[in-house]
Amino acid sequence: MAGRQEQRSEETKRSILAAAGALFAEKGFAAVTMREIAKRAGCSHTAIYIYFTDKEALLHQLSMPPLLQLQGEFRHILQSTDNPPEHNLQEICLAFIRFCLANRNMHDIFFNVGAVRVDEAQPKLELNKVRNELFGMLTEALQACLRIDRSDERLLAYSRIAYYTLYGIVGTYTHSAESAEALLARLTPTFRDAFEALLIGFAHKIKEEGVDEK
Amino acid sequence: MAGRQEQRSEETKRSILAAAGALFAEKGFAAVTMREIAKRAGCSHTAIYIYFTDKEALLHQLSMPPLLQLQGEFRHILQSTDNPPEHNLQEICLAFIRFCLANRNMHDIFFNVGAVRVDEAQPKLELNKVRNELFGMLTEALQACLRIDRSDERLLAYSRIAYYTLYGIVGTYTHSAESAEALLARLTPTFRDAFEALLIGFAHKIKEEGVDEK
Amino acid sequence: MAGRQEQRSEETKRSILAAAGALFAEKGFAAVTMREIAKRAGCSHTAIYIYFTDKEALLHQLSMPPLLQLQGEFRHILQSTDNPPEHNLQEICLAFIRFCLANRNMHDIFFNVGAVRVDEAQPKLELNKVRNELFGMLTEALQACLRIDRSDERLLAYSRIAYYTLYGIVGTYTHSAESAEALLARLTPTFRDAFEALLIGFAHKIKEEGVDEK
Amino acid sequence: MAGRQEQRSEETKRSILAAAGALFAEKGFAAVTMREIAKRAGCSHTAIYIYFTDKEALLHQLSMPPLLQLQGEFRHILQSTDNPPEHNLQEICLAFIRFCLANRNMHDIFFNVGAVRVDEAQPKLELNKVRNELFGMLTEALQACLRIDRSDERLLAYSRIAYYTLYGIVGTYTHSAESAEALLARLTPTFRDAFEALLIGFAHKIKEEGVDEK
DNA sequence: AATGAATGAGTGTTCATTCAT
DNA sequence: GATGAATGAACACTCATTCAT
Repeated sequence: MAGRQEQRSEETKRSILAAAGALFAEKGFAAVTMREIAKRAGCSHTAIYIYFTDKEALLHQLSMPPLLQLQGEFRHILQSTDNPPEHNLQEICLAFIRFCLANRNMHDIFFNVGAVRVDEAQPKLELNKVRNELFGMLTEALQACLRIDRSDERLLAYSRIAYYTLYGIVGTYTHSAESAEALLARLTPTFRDAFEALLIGFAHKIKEEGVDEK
Repeated sequence: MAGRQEQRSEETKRSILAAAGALFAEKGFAAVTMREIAKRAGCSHTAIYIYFTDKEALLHQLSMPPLLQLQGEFRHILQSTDNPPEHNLQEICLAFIRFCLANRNMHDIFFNVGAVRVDEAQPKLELNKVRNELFGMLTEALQACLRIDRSDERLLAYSRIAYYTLYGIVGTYTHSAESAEALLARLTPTFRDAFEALLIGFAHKIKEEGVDEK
Repeated sequence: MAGRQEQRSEETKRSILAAAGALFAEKGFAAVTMREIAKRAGCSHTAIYIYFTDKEALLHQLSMPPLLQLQGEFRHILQSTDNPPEHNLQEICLAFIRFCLANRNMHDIFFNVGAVRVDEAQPKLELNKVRNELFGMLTEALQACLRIDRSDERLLAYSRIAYYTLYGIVGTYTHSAESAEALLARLTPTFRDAFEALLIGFAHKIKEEGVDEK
Repeated sequence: MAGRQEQRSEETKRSILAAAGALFAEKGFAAVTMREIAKRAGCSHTAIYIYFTDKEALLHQLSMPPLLQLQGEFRHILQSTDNPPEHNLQEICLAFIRFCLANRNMHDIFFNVGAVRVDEAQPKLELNKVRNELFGMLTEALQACLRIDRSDERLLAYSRIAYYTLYGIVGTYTHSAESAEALLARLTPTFRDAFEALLIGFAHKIKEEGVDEK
């Protein structure tokens, strides 16, 4: 089975996706034209419509896999028991930042919900699901550090805060002209400082307040 | 003597600004067309050009005043000596959040510098100027809390971190369906926690590391 | 009579015409906007429509006077008996060139009949009348040199030839970036050569062929 | 095997060129809109952009080939040694006139350099190159008649004069309603007279003045 | 007489998309 | 399965012109 034609077809589809992904990341969704994608993919622009109904379809098909990959990275870090939990939290945060800066404007797709049409609920839901799962894993890593109960509402609040900081870092540098590498080389210490300070502050507040009495 | 014509003219201008503001907030600067603005403002698209030289002029007139107002609020808080510096920092951060959530997605205009073309320096410069001043005032408030030298490079790093958190908070809820009031009522404690934790963490790290020896 | 208002009105009309004339000459008819004319004339752009139905009406009212002035110059030269007829011919030709180069793009109006709408016969006729009269005066000057009968058909042919050369000179330099003065300073000897050579050639051919026997 | 589609494509391109050529000739380059061209060509205005990158590209493709053909004719005449040089000069001049009258108002494109924007150098340069080459060939033909040195500055002046006359003839009749054939039939003797007279005059002046002593 | 406000038609150009082949 | 040809809608922006005042 898997006839030769089928194979070639699959290949074309992949090259289109690859081209679109690279271009979206380089210039942002709106600034990329179908003809550009086709040229980079090595096919005619009409061929794209054989595999994808829409320019937006490309975007959708393109946004899930990276998110899932990031999820995999998170899982891998979480499962490691070689290091103290504080180290794992740092690694998760840095993985997230690294990932978003590498995939640049793909950031808009992950987070600017407004960019994706509101009227189509399904893809948004799927995105939100992964998003929430990522958030859940961040919470998990934080819980391992703070050693408070999963139901302690401070865990949610502190996770949110960590999330804000991540979102802020990524948002600040997503549109920067500097390369991901340059940014990371320059600012990684600051990013580490951020989460270290947060962790110290969270721990301090918990010690002071005592066990959640709720 | 206000002149009925003058009055009508002023009204038209205002309705154009209002329409543009609402649309920019809803869909982002680039995605809004002049004709759309005109339709919502109840005039022809050419009428816009009577009052504003450019689409970018609209953006500019729309984004500067609120930014300047925010700057005024910051200044007012900073000058107050009735409260401990930690309180002032919290107030500045909350003022910023409140403000951004009230002016909602104008957020894109303030922070997504990438939206404004890179090749035209002027409007970007002016926006950036105010942006930098706001950041400077945040740094000032932070310095008052941490009592470290203005040239201590940790001050810059920690200011950045605070900025990330602010940006992240605003970004997270900018596209939310909840009203500014509802969000603030629900999350203000978390926002306070965030900056309190950061401050504790920063202070702890400074005490531990000692005076900047650089 | 001649009420004060009437006077002011006349003045405004004149300033509009002056402004339009200057601008048409500087930039060409199409490249000039009504608002530009109004600004230079010191009135609102709507005021222009009080005196002139159209942008084209401006053009029409503007093109006759200079032509008539040129006609006056021609007449003056022709009436002079202080100089040999060859000198007068040269003067007429140079006056024509000087005039066209000074009024630059007004040239399009005089000669590019196609520029002026074909459907309005009247103004074209008027223009053509003056045009023909100018040509008649050129013929007269030539006749004085060649001393052939007015009905000798060679006179018509030779006049045409002189006209071609004039038209060619003017056309060649009308769109040049050089100023009228610079062009005249640089090329007047060549222009003189042209008409001198033509005159010599004409005279030679007439002597050779003898009196027109037709 | 020509491919029916290919054929149709070629046809569309030709019809666009034809329409553009006719319209440019009728109204001048600037006054013609892409939509007008499309309507006359029987296609959508966007189809033009499939075949031509620009409005200027149309102008260019339209004006170069005829100019090059004319250049070929000139070369052919110049190379002939069967006739006296005076005959060759006449032939060149008449070829030029015939050609311009046949290609009618394309005249504006060849000579009204000002019509093409000054800021874009490339197309102007190429046109000017051919233009200058044509002028060079005219000079060559004239040199053969006058037997003066190539560096004699009178050669340049007299070439210019011949060029003016050509330009004037073409300009005078370009907008005429008469057909090229009718005009040529009626006026060829006059045109010949013109260049004969010029040649006589030039030769006379050279004999009189002697060899260029500069 | 004169004006500021306002408009509709139009400019070249781009793009996602469709269709016949 | 894949393509070149073709299109309609849209873009920001300009202009001559009209109208209420």
